[in-house]
Formats: sequence, C-alpha cells, structure tokens
Amino acid sequence: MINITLPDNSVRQYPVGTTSLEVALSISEGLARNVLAAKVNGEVRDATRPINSDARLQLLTWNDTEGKATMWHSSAHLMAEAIELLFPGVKFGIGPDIENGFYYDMDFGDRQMTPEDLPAIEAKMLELAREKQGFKRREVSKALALDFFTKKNDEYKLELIKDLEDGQITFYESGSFTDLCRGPHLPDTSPIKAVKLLNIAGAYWRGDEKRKMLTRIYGITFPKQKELDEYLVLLEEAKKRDHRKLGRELELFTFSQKVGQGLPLWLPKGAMLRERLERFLKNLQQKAGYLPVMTPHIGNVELYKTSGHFQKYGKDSFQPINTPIEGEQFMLKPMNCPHHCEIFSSKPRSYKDLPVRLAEFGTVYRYEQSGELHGLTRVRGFTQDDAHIFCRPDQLKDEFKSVIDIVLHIFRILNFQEYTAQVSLRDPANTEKYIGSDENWEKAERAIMEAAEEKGLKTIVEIGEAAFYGPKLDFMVKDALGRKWQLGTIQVDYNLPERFELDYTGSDNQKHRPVMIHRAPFGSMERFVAVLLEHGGGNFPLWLTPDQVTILSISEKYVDYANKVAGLLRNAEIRALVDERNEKTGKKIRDAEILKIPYMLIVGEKEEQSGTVSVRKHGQGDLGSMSIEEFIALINNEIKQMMEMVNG
RNA sequence: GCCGAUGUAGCUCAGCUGGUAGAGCAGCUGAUUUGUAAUCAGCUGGUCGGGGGUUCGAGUCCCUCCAUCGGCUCCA
Repeated sequence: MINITLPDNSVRQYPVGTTSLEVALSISEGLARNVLAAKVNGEVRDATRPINSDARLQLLTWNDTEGKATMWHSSAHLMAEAIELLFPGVKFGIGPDIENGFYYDMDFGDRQMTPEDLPAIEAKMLELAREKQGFKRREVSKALALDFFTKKNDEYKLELIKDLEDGQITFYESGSFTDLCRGPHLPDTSPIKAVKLLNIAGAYWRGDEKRKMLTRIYGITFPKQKELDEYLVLLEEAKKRDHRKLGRELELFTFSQKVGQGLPLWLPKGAMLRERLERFLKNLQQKAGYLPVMTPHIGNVELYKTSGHFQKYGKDSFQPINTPIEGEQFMLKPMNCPHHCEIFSSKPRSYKDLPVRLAEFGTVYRYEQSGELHGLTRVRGFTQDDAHIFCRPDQLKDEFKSVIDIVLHIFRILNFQEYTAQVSLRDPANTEKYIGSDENWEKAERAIMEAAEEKGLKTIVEIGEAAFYGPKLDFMVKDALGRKWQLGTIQVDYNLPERFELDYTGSDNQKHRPVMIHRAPFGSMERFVAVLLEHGGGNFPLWLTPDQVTILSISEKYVDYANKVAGLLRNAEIRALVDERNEKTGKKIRDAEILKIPYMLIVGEKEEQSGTVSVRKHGQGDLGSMSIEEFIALINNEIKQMMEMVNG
C-alpha cells in the first residue's frame, strides 16, 4: 500500500500502482469525470499513470491552469489527428498549449490552407472527441522513434528526436494519431466539447527566420459550449476596444501613408490628452527631485559609437544622415541616454550632488521591420517619458524605491488595479556575457529585490533575462479584459557610465564611477495611450478625457445660453463644447454618448429661465437639473476625489 | 524582413461567372425649432491602394510595388 497525501493534507492509502484517476474515483465519481490531469509531487502527469510510491497528489481540473493547459495540449493532438485524416501526408512540427488555447505548426506541402478549411477541421475534431479516444503513453527507444518518423517521412519530428536522449522518448497515441510527445494528456478526449480554430499564420520552423515557414493553426477548446461563446464575446469586446479603431473614432491620432508607416500623427484631442499625461508625470517628477533637460533629435555618429549603440544596432537603424560640406554623420536619436550622459559630464560632480536625475520626454526613432508595426504600440518614432538617474551604488535602493512609488502612483490614478513586476537578473552560469563587476551586479540585484519587497510588489524573478549592462524591473499591467501589457521599466546600467567615463569626486577626494538608472514609468507615450484606450474602452478618467462636457441646446433658440454656460465652465477650467447643430436632442445625446463625453448638459427654456443645467452622465443617464455653480462643484469634486483617493 | 489574407467615398460595407461604380452614416443646402441614444428632403463626394499587362472592354483576370490585418522573427 502507498500513502497519498491530498491538498487538504488528508492521507489515504491505496494499492501500489493506483492511478490518479482511480484516486479521484474513490473520492467521487463527479470529481473523476472532471479530472484532466494530476500533479504528483509537484509534477504534472497523466491522470491515468500509476503511482508507485507515497506521494502528494493534486487532481487538476478545468479550474486549474495546468488542467486547462493539459486539455489544450491534448486538443492540439486532436486537431493534428483531424488534419491528418482530412489532409493525408501533412508533416507536423510542434503543437503546444499556450496561454489561451493551443497551436500546431504543420507543413502542408503545396497546399495552401485558408480560413475556409477550418470549419471542416473543427467538425472533424468534435466528431473524434465524441469517440472518447484515450491518450496512450508509450516509452520508445530512439531507434524505434527514428524508424517510425522515417517511415512517416516527417523530417521535423526526426529533427526533434535527434536532439533527444535515448530512454527519454515517449509517444502518445490517440485514435489514429501517434505523436512524439512528452505529455501529459487528458485521460480521454471527452472533455473537449467546444472547438474553435481561430486563425492561420506562418511561423518559422523552430522560430528561426532562416528556416522554412510552416503553417500554424491556432485554436481553443472548452468543456462547455457556453464557455466558448463567452470567450468569443470577449474577443469581440477586445476588437471593439482596439486602440486603432478608438483612436480614429475619438479623433486622437491617425497615420498617413505619405508621412510614412509607423509614424503616428497626433490630432488635437490626442495631443492635448498627451500633454495632460505629461504634465501629470512632470508634476510627480518635480516633487521627486528630477531636473528637466532637453536634447536634440539627432546626434553625431561618434556619440553612438561611444555608447555602443552604433555597433550593436547601427546596421538595423535608420541610416546616418550627412552634412553636405563637412560630411559629418548624424543619426536620428534611438535613445536619449547618450545625450543625458553628456549632460552629466558637462561639469564636475561631487558625491554631494548625487543623485542627479535628468528627465526628458524625448522622442526617439528606431527602425522596426515593416511587418512589426502595429498601431501605437509598435512604431518607428515615439516619445519616451525618459529619465536617467546618476547615483552612488549605496543610493541605488532608495532611488529604485522612489521610482517604484511613481509607477505605483500612476497605476492607482489610472485605475490599473492588477499589475506584477518582473525582476530580470543575470544568468549566474554565464557571467562573462555581462559587463560590470560581480560585486556591482550582486549589489544591484540585491537592491532591486529589496526595493521591490519593501514596496510590497508582487514580483516574478526571471534568471538570465537581464540586459547585458544591468538587471532590471519591468511592470506588467492587466487591463479591464484581463490582457497583459508591459509598461514601465527601471533598469540599472553599468555600461554607459563606463563608456562615457562618467565620474564624481567622492568624500575621499578620489574619482568614482556613478551607477545609472534608466527609467520610464509609462514606457512610451504612444504605447501608454494605446493601453489606456484599450483598458478603458475609450473612456478616460474625467481629468484626462479630451472633452469633459458637451452642452446640448434643445433648439437654436438656446444656443446663446449654451455658449454662456460653456464660457462659465471654461472660466472654471472645465473643457466644454457646445453642440449647436440643428438636431433633435435625442440625436445630440446619442452622438455625445458615442463620443464617450462624460457629461452632457441639456439646456432649453426651463434652464435658461432658471439659470440651471440639466445634467446627464455618460453611461448612466439623467442626473436632474442643478445650477451652473453646483455643476462646476460636482466636476471639481469628482476630479479632486480621483486625485485624493491615491494621495491619502 | 518572412508566410498568408485584405485594400471600392471621411467611416462601415455591397458590387454574380469581365460590359463602364452603389448603400447607410458623416459632410453640405433647405425645411423643421425639437426635452434624455438616430426629424425629413435634396445635393456633393470615388483615376475602385499605385504602376504595368491581357482583352473590343478590367473594380472584377495576370504581374509588380505600396499599405493594412493575423502571426513568425526582431525590439537599445
């Protein structure tokens, strides 16, 4: 007999070789029906595999991330089986589960797959799933594995097998399909009740752009049709919130083929919105001791040779421009930091002067491959809310904490309630890849970890993800639809102070090298506005929104009064418009609702006579009438509350 | 950059197997003077992404370039 410890720490005894599924069955039949996989001593395995010694067991269902992953991985096999039946001769690459669903990379030979092919595959998958096909695990020798896929003429699997060690190779068989696979898999296909193949895309074999492009089909499956329907609604909602669509509808920004791809044009409403965001951050930075600087959009090539950017990115950049007579070469600036380094070294610095915090909303230009460009999130010209902190090593931790404060303040004010921080450290097995002394690295990594912990950040640590010049802390937020975005970043840099030979005089009257911190709480204005748009679905906080109030006159007779109200609001620094159009009130309301203007003031005979306004709130409806003064107080209070909520 | 799809009026879209471009909204003009999500009528607006080709004739077929979208690769 063996002892099985369940998550509630209860211990049950079973014969040697009992499977997780049998354990589930001994608890309840319902549970057994829902088991997708099992975690045995922390390892996710097939629920049908026997357990041969004492173990901790967690049964995984659809409610567990690993349960979903197992189901989606099995769904990838199911799709492969369906495709092999429908299109014999297809060769298979890899087919893993992903965050939302799964994909399989396949070589269809000369056949071109189109979205029209997908419904037939979906139907076949459902048909096979209903057969309740089991997933049979089989350990095979390398020779047998090679033989199998040689006969099948699948060079991709053969390549994968060649990299595997004999004795560690397993096959999984489900229905007519046999795949090289580590597993784990579902007990059988019956939980797969709803299937949707989402799209077809090209993907390089093994992610290598020099190798063949395979056809990748993405899909997702669910145990209930209703869950699939809900997921599809979510996708629809995401489409509605696409910042590219909202940006056009709300007249925030546009693109022009003539100006060039990846070069956003900010329209008046978007430009003013951006200015408000900048002012907001500038105020925070001023309080935190940052000093504004301004630097030009181009810099001599020598600057970037000193910084090392030219050697590393020069060939992939916009090419340098030349002066006609002297033949000097200038680059569009891809980074602000080299300029800021030169500002730091513009005069001697004492240890008493540090930290020096230089801030600039600096516009940079980077060549991005044409296929990479995407709305405002991936562009060729963008403005970083950049700052560089030059400090002593012993100041690193406090500076980090102060930057974290700014980032968290922004998240709270802008209503990003879910966020995580990723700490990227160097790979200790590979220290020669990195610049800077071991001592400095250890100090910096410790400073980041401690700063994050003292600020109570939820962090994930990634070993080996650091930049070659220093460790970093990146912030990810989840938006209202649960999608993750990477925003702000804080990076330690030992490289540039070295390359620019920056120094300060210490209390010992010796020269010392400062540490540099790059930080951008928004990341870039473009990306941040995009995320803000998708997060709020086009609705902005009252203090930020382009137009706060629109005044709707019931008829032309009241346009004068509407303009008078607008004047009073503008005097109170409220952004107000007047809809003077000769339209019915219902139409004006409809249009204002579509434009997501937070407040609508309806004015007609009653209001003019009593000096009041009828207030309607976006998305809520009629709030009744009040005096203009009361309305101004209402707005100011709302904004004040938004700000105080987080200051307090 | 790579694979695939798409590109028709400011926006959303129709246009069958080639026969000479159409709707709704927006805009303009007029009528109406409107009370909490679309008043009515008329009008303007398109070298059908650019270029080349096939054809008596191309939005429609072919080639090529550009842009956009979905991915891949990349992202200081």
